[in-house]
Amino acid sequence: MNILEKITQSQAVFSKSERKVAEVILADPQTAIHSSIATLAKQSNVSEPTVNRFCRRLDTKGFPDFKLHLAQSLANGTPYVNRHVEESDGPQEYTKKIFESTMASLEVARQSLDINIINRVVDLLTQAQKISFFGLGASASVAHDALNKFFRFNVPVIYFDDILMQRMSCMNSCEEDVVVLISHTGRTKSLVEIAQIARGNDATVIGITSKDSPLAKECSLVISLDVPEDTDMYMPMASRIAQLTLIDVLATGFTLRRGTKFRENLKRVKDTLRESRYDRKS
Amino acid sequence: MNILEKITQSQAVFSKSERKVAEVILADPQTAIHSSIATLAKQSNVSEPTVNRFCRRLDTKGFPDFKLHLAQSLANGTPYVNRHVEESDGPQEYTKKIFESTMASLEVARQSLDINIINRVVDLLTQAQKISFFGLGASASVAHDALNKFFRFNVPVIYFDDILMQRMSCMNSCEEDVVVLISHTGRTKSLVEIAQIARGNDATVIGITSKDSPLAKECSLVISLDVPEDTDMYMPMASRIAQLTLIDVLATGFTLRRGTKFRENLKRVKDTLRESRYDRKS
DNA sequence: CATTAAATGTAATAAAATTACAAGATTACC
DNA sequence: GGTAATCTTGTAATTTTATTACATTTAATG
Repeated sequence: MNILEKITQSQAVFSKSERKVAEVILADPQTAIHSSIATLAKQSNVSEPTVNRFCRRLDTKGFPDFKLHLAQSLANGTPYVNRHVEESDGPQEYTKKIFESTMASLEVARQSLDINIINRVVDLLTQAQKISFFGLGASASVAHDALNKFFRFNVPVIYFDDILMQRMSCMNSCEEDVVVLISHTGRTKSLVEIAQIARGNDATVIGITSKDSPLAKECSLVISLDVPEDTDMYMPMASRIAQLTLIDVLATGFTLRRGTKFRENLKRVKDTLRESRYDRKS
Repeated sequence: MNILEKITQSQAVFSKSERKVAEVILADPQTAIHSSIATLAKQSNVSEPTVNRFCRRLDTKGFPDFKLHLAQSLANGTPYVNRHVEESDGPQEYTKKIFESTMASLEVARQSLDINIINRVVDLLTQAQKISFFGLGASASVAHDALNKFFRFNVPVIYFDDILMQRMSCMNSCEEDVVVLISHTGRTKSLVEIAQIARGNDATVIGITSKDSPLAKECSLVISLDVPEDTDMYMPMASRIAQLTLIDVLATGFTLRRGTKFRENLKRVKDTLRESRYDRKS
């Protein structure tokens, strides 16, 4: 438990002098961790052993140990928290907040992932004869990105952001095909229909969407990503980043499964790109 | 900065004995923070002053101060460190690693951002008559995403992933237009050419790319994103996520600048989408 | 008001960290 | 290849810091 909170809550069990110590520490914990027991005793108008006893009462081994705990509490002070952008925020603030809540969301998303399902999806992808990535709106760019990744693997991979093309593509799918459908809400009508069409053709349908959604119900396998709602602005933010990171995970699993030789192939793809670039030195 | 990472990165400046100390500490930092300087010296087969010198080399005031820093680093749980995926990693490991290094990269990227430039870019975007987002390869999906965001703002916004369309579009640009070019390396030839064309037509060219790259040199304004190299796999991963988060920042800045009334408009856009979705309850 | 227990402080002691200095290793230069 | 200069490391002394043991004070209860 955070020792700062513990100090606050332990006021009752403290003696008079100990309370004085607590007061001084709570007033400026940052300074406290850099003080010696003597300094702190003087500031609290208390003897050194009293400070030591104060530390022991908090179940620490002594003063140095107490400082360690305190330091850790202070460090825990600013973990990545999902803080919302406010009307009055300047660029400094909103930039910080957006980056931090993105990181916080990634952390939440990571913990919500089911590793077994990921493993099975990787399995299915490696065995697929053809892989399709479909999404609409904000999820379209995620599908687009997935195309980019899997295209490098030299597997037949398809991406459309046009509903009709998506439908037609699914109508032509077969048992060996894998269709990956991306939707944060899982309530986009046309995507749900596409899932039905693909399944009707015996294709494996994988959903990257939220649990228990209409889309999830139509899929063979669902990777559910719990991401804190993007309530700030009226547009998807963190959910998209989590989806992309998941794509990275799948792509990585894919290459690992395929083995070393396959990765050399990847390097060749990258080298080919070099011709379209300016040299590093220039 | 996280002192654990600092130890890792400082290997070069350490002396032989100091490296021994580093090794022992990195092997089990949790134990280290509870050890005295004597214990640690013995474990490292080194004298006590050497341990002390080790601490000072890391810019701490001495051993106790060093322990404080170490404790703080450890307090952040397992801080997000850029760890590489290994051949032998199972799904559990590589998933964790990818998420964590993505978060670590975001942290690094955030710190490398120049807030003033962001502010100016937001300025330019709000004043633009037409905004274009262009990128190729992995950055194409980032541009695609930007389209998605800015499209909701009811501003003329353009996106192409076709080189020729990009060129033509730039040829028709004028002074009031803003062209945003996205490229991690900044060495993609055709993008550099596009920058030149747009500038030739007096458009404002904003680069989201790496510092001092050929592309950066052709831009009116550059948002440089320092992201640790994506060395793991031969494909862009973290750089892309950082770019997307930056897009979020710009979009947020944009809406904040436009004020409350504008945001109501955004809500209407979102509401319109509802018709294409299944109800929450169903 | 006396007795006891708890709280606090003083002074001694022990532990830990730092400093000063010297010996040894390494590097650079002739 | 040898020598001076510099850097590295260790030993021992010193200082700082924390803890313990014990004495004194304070408060509480019958």
